[in-house]
Amino acid sequence: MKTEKEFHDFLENGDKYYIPNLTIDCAIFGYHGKELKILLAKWRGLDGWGLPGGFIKKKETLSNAATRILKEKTSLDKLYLKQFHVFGDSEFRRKEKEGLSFSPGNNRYLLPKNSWLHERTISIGYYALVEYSQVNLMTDYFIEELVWQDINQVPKLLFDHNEMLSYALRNMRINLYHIPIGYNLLPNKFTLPEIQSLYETILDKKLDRRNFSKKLLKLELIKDTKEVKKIGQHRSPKLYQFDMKKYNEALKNGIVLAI
Amino acid sequence: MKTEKEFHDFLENGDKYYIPNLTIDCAIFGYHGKELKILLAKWRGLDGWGLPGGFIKKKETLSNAATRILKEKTSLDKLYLKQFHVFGDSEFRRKEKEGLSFSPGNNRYLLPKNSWLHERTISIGYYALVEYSQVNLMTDYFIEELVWQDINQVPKLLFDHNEMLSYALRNMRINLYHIPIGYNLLPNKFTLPEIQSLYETILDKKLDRRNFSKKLLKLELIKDTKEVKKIGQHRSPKLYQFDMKKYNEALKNGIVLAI
DNA sequence: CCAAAAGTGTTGCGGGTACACCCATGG
DNA sequence: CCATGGGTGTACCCGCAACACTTTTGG
Repeated sequence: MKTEKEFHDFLENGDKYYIPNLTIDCAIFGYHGKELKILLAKWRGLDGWGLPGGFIKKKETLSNAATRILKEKTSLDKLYLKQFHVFGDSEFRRKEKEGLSFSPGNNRYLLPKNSWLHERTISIGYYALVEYSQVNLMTDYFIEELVWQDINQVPKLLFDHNEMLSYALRNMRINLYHIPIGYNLLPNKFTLPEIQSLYETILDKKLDRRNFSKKLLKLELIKDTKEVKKIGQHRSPKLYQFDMKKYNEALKNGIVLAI
Repeated sequence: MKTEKEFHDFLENGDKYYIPNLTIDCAIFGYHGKELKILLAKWRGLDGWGLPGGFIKKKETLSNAATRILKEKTSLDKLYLKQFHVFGDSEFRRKEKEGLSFSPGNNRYLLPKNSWLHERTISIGYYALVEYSQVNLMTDYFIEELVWQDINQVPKLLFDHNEMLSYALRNMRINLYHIPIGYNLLPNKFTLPEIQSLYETILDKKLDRRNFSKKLLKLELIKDTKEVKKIGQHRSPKLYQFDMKKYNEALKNGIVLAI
């Protein structure tokens, strides 16, 4: 959605290209500075923050749609994406909208009463894990601004997006014990303290160093690179990286991580 | 969908009452004769079996829609229902359909080329656990026949319904360890051997009697009724029933069942 | 030499698994 | 009294949690 022409075409004829009534919203998690971050989008004209989202093209698979929407916002195509829930029950999702308006540039654009965008939407929630440092945030005609927000400082969001986020987070935390994470959240090479800190941040609890390393290494998902990381006036921790063969097997077959 | 008038109205104007492009399909599990059963529907005119399903009304919540669809087929409203996945990626779900026809009674009805029913549909999968003996199967203008099929003898189904069923089953088996089941699958009063057999059937493996009873009783979800069940020429097993207060708490908060 | 962080091994306890004997019932 | 299934207790073992000392580094 780069030009004003595209934008107006979308408002007027979007229902020819996209499936109406159905959207995808993404809870995009990143990790930085020992904080778990969520990507929030400020919608033009709506004067509020929400999760990034979009419509599904008429002939597109759901996974492609979710990947596309994410790529539009973050420029990433290497990420972990998972469908976690469909939202169609809340007050907001049961009724049609009215008087929606958008403000591309500085022009306020009020949607006509019978616009396809006023119809009720049911939203498929996906969550994504992405590598913070690789993300290149990109706004467009709908999204005025994108920011990474600490998961503990999320404001009141538009629509039912707070509920979505809370579902996403709960789901992600449960999945943590059954699928490997980290490949999409950490730099290529990382230390044990770093990955431990990632788990601690996501789970919001302290873990025992010795037990954590034993358990993680037993899974054999990461391997010693024989390099170390200089961290100044302290002992240099070893650098590890994921064994992609085993990591992908683990993604497929699941793991049991008892931390 | 009881009368022919309703039926034709649905074919022609359904998109005024229902959200197009989006359906709900239900994997309905029942338990009988030590077999896990799945409810299959024979669709008129399509000459094949599939999972029961339906459309969502324009102003209806998803859960209401799923409950309604189930009630139409089974007359039940007391059941466990869980959303497990959205299907929109398979070959079948990416393209529009063509030449759909239905055969209510003995009249073949070929849908017009531009019918709303020819559009691509994305389907939300729900699975349900129901008490076999309470079910009253009800056919209609679309469903010619409904049968309970042993889970191990499911034929090739229409569309992507085999894939759906396999997802539902996997999901249900995983959930087994985290949410209580049985209330919707067993008669009101049941014996320990009966509920053990239920778990064995669903998980498709033998469990140790002594350990099973210890673990289950420790959860305190079931209580002794002080009655016994006569089973003929053998010792009469005790009858238990669910403690609904604790059962509902467990539904909300989850359990850890290590069997 | 010191402060701060990383690396590593051992022990004890609890829970899960494996296992066997007695009891009730009806024929 | 016998065949069949139901009910129950114990011992062992493994795995998790708890825990402390040594090593490295740069200032």
